Amino acid sequence: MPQNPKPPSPKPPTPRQRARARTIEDIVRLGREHLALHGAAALSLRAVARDLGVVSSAVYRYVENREELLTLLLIDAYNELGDEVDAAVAALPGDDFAGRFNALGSAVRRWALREPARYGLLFGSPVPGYRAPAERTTGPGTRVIYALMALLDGAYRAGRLAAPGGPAAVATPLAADLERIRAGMGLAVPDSLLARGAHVWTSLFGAISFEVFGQYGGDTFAAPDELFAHHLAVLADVAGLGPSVGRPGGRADLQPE
Amino acid sequence: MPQNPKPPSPKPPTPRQRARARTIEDIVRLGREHLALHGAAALSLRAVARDLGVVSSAVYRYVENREELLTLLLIDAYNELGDEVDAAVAALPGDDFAGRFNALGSAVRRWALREPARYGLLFGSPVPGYRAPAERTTGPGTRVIYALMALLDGAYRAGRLAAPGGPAAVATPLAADLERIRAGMGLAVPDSLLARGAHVWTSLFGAISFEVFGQYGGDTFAAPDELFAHHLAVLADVAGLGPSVGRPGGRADLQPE
DNA sequence: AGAAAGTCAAGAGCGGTGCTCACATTTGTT
DNA sequence: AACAAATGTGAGCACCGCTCTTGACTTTCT
Repeated sequence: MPQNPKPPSPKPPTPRQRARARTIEDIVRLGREHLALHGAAALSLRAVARDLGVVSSAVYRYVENREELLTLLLIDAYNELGDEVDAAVAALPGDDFAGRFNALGSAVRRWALREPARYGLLFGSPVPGYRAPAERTTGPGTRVIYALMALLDGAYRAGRLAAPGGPAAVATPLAADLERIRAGMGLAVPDSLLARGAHVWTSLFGAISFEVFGQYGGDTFAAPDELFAHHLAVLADVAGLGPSVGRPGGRADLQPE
Repeated sequence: MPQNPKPPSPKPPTPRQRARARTIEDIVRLGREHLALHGAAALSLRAVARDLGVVSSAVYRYVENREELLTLLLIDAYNELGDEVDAAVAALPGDDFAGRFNALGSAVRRWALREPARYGLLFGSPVPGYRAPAERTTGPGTRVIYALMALLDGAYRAGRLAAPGGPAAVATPLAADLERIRAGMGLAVPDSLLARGAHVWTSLFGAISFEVFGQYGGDTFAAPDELFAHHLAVLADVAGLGPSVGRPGGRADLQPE
């Protein structure tokens, strides 16, 4: 495949390279539109080629195959979500941990409701024959959980994370996993709070997936905003950022060791 | 479409009707195998016809179209999941509410891990062009949440459900939704606990979806069983069935009004 | 018994898909 | 101007969902 001209090219891009990059951008843009309109499984290279004003086989000069385009769209969506989450979190003061947690969850939900098909590509059932290449997608794909964990870790370091009220013990094989994650992400939170973070993470996406995928059942909830706000409030409490933290009579703060 | 012979047919089925029913059963069975092997989006009527030893157009005598087969498989999967959940819950004494909650969650997870593609059809991203007919799928589709709510309601009526520790207030428009649900399901639990139930419901499926869909990222968790056990323990606590209920020094039980 | 009605499998065909390949054309560089 | 790389073309293969006509068979009614 001669599409990759030179691996290390310090020189300025030739016009041809510029045109090629533009075409690939156009393909991704058109693919994103098709994806948003008709879903991942209905994404068709032929349709993209038609919109591009080119014969179907021509797009294979720029994109290896359908899977490759899916991968590009996957990375694109992960990064857009990550950007919006980061922006929403950064819009609040660094010591407003509960506010930032709310902003994070609300940003994910907002993006998911705005881009349901792309959200489905990221967090829904996997596309049948498709396996995401880990070396290209784990980076963008871990931005949200990374932001969440950094948030909880910051609260912990600031002594603003409450000790879990419920089950705190963590099984030994799980503790090994958590230790690996803690080391990989450079965190300081103890096992119980780290496990709480993982729980909050999956619960958040569970609530959003139910809403985006219509799993609640049509018209059972006329007030989805309030329902999600409730979810977030419960999760903040589970994470240790709840309303009782720092309030008189609330749970005792947990001091970093 | 003359395939439905007579709406009210008190007579014994003719041989023809029996053969027809058998063929439809075979189609559903083959479809279930294809679905489990290759996923919902890759389900092909032509492939089913091949396995049935018949030309592709012949299956349209028995199944309206691809969507119809998907609907049959959807109902089939919902019922299999519902059966297994009911059996797992019923295997424990009626007053072991925490045990039954654990059994419910574990049964869902077990089925999901055994049948990932069918789980994806039920709880994953919706199939692009497909819209499930509510009048045929809501019944089987609500069995699990119904079992969960009945479980929590039973615990509440028995005075074994703890008051929520965190945010208890429920926004007014959400309260209207909850009242409708409570009436529709014949429950007695107050708003705060009902909202907790909904939260637990979505969180449970969030954790399972992450595991089934490989959203955790390949090899981050070597001990998925322990991780899920932790999820369940947290959820039991959130629901009010936690370890502190009924124990000395634990949270006060909430008495039904 | 024979005709009418109902049922069913087969095959051709339409438009769509992913993807490959030989060929023609354009383009940048020497 | 000449060359080679990059790009676009169109035909073609195998697959898909779905429709329609045709012929054969079975059941039912007269």
